[in-house]
Amino acid sequence: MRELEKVYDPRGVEKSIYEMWERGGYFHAEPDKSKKPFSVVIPPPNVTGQLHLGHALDNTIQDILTRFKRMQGYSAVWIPGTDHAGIATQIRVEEELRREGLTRHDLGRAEFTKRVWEWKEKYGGRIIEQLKLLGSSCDWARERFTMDDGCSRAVREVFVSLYEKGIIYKGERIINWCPHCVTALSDTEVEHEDEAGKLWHIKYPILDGSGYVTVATTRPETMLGDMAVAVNPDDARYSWLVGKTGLLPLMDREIPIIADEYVDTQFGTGCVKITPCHDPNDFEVAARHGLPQILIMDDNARIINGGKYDGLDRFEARRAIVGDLEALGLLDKTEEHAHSVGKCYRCGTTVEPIVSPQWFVKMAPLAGPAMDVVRDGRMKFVPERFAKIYTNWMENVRDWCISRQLWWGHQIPAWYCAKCGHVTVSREDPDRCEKCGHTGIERDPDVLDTWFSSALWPFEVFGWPDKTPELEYWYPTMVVTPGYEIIFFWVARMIFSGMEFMGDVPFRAAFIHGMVRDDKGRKMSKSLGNGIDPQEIIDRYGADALRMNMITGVSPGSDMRFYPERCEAMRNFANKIWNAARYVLMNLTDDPETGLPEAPEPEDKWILSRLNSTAREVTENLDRYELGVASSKIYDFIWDDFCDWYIELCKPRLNSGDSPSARAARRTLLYALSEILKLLHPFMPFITEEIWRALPRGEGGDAPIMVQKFPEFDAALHFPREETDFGRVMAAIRAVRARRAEMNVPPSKRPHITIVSDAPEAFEAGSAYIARLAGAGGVTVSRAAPADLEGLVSAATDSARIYMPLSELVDLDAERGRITRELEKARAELERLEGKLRNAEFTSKAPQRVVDAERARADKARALIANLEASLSQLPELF
RNA sequence: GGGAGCAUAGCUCAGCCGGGAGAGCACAUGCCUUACAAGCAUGGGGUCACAGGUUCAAGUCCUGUUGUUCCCACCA
Repeated sequence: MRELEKVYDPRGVEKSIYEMWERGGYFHAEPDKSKKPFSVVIPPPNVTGQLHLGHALDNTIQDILTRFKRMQGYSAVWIPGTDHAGIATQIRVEEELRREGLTRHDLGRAEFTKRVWEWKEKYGGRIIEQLKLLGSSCDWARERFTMDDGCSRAVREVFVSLYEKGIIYKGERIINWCPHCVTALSDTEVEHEDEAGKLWHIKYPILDGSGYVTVATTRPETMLGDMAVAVNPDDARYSWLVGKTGLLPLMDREIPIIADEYVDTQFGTGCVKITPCHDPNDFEVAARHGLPQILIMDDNARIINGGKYDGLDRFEARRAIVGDLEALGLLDKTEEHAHSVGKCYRCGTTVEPIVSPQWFVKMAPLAGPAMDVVRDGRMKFVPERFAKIYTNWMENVRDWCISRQLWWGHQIPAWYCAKCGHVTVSREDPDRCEKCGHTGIERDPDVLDTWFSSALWPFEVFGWPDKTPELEYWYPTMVVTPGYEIIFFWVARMIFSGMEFMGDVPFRAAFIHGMVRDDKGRKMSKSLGNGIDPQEIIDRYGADALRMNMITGVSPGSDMRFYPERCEAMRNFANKIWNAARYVLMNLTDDPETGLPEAPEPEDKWILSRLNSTAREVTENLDRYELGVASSKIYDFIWDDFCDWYIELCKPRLNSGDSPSARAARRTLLYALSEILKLLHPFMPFITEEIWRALPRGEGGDAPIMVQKFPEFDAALHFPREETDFGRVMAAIRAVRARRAEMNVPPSKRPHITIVSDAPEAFEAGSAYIARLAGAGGVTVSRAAPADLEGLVSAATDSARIYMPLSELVDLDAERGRITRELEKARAELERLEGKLRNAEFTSKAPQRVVDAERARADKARALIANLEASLSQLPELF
């Protein structure tokens, strides 16, 4: 047992506790057939990442669940790790090179990737260290990296296997191209933003001189690659045009005028320019009509094959072309037009649809099983509504473009034969073409989408493709906890990968959380400069306060605003518990008794019973992923029931020396405190551990609180009678306090209180602390009202009338008014209840439990009315 | 063009399976009561967006309206 400081200071404490946990190996778990398995895999943060509040939320949730299950006796493992984050990391290192006046091409691929690895070794552990500040109980011995040897082997196996099944293929298709990152992107990596753009109406002359065909476009520069003009076959306005030839201005290229269903007669002019290489729809139309393709932009979105415009940036070309068309009188008109523009999710550059040879994952065969498991409940989304979002996406998903023109990542295991052109895709690096045996083969330079390896995370971290004990024991994982913004990037892809390679879901539940916004509801971002560093919050308020703040009063799946001040409330809560513990400790004897009290007083039973039901409710809430509800219940129980009521009730008893009552109080205090700490531990691990260390050793021995048994409901500790009685006592105390406050009775004035009740036992049992908590000089409990009422002031509850000699402070009319108002309120309440109870439909149809509750409530109201009426009729006698 | 969320006290938000409107902060009043002023006690403050419907009973379920936020989408 140690003395505790008066104010809890999380600094210092948190570090040493975390070290103690790590040193003791308490985070580590092994497959253990004698226990139930619990597993969760971290959404791997980018190695380039800095901890932000989104991580804080995410990891707090995982830590709460893991600690909860660990305390319940599961073999609970939380697998940590980081993601190699292809584009983000490569950009970071390239920036570093630029400062040295170099580009990655100066270094060459091998040297460059070596540089990135060095960078990763140096800075990649930063976010891991930050996760520890939060208290994350990850099994660090099992930490993984999406490009470590094991993950690389898993990625290779998956790629080759899907290639062999024909699910992975290479094709020349329209993809999203980021000219800044100089790579292809998948559909999920493109963010659409509405922009105020323009719709240019351009006249294309008809070759035979019969006039013009006017097309409308938002991207006039793409006309350089036009191969046709299309109209709808049912559009009578233009049927005369079909089959004619147009002359593409500026390029003087003859292009056919074709008919295709794709064209919407309502939009623009009803004539569409067809640019096969730079628009997904046009690409399809061109394919249907066998049109040739001309690529008019290079990797940097500069014009090629565009005559005099060659070398111009696409937006420079747009200006030039519009100007030239205008000069030629071919610009019919320009309209304002709001439309959505695709942006690269990494750099924000407008992406360009471009025809390019890339690798794809065929989604049709994978999507089916991935939707089934959600439909049939093998896997559930929490909150459920995300299932709809997921299914909707999965139903419409297009093939996944997985190749990236980067150097940092898993290089695609495909080799091209210089002689026969055959593609060798292999688990082992080949030295010759598998078809013709030619040794002149060259590896595909591209790497895989970062999300390709994260998709395998829930099984690759357990050693797949090997059949390891870990994989067998912990797969499927219990839950995964991402924000909704990565449902498509990550969750969806884990599900179809898990189904394809493990034949089972990767997790039983996807517990989706919302985004952490600033106090004005804005996204936190570097450009706005409104980001809040969790480390600062931890430093100022403590990790426990931050954790509590992240989950209390937040509904699952919805965004939250972050107010640093709110952490203050949670820091205050930490201090509250700290001081409660301090009080309990300072009242213990040198050789404290532990365990349940042998001869509990009614109030001991009351707090034990309340504790008991709180434990049950909290467990239920946690099992349903209602973390915010669970933490509120613990908060309320600790602050209101334990601190404001129970500790206060104990004070007079503890002052009574070594009486049996004092001994029972000490035991109950210590027992309840221990159980409270265990309940709270998953939420506030540091302070609970720190207090635990100061408590006398009980059954738990010297083990830290994090491996103690989580409290369970115990029928032997359920005391409804005591809960009722104490409800009455508390009501009486509150009534007296309210009267005193109302009349401004100074605390020094301690009037004698007379309590009149039909059930005096409860009040008699606790008259000492009623006196203390209500500020009474003495307490008399009786079944009958005092004989001489003169000079007394009254207060009423539903179980008692209370009299105090304070009449000099009150005026008669005001008193009459007050009682009358209370009476009216009570009568209205009774009337409502009686009406309800008279209603045969209610009494016959409502559940018995509800009817009984309403009857009890009516009885209470009647009793209160009787007490108030008595007070009112006694008024003349009182004064 | 589809889809989803949200609308509850001055502010920020809880409210699970329908059954007496809650918290934190802010505000007012009184208290340094030997655990805690980062505290204690007491109090004021709400047409639960609007309109219908289901039900014995609706903040809660259904429909519609309005406002708002977001997601998805290849109409140039």
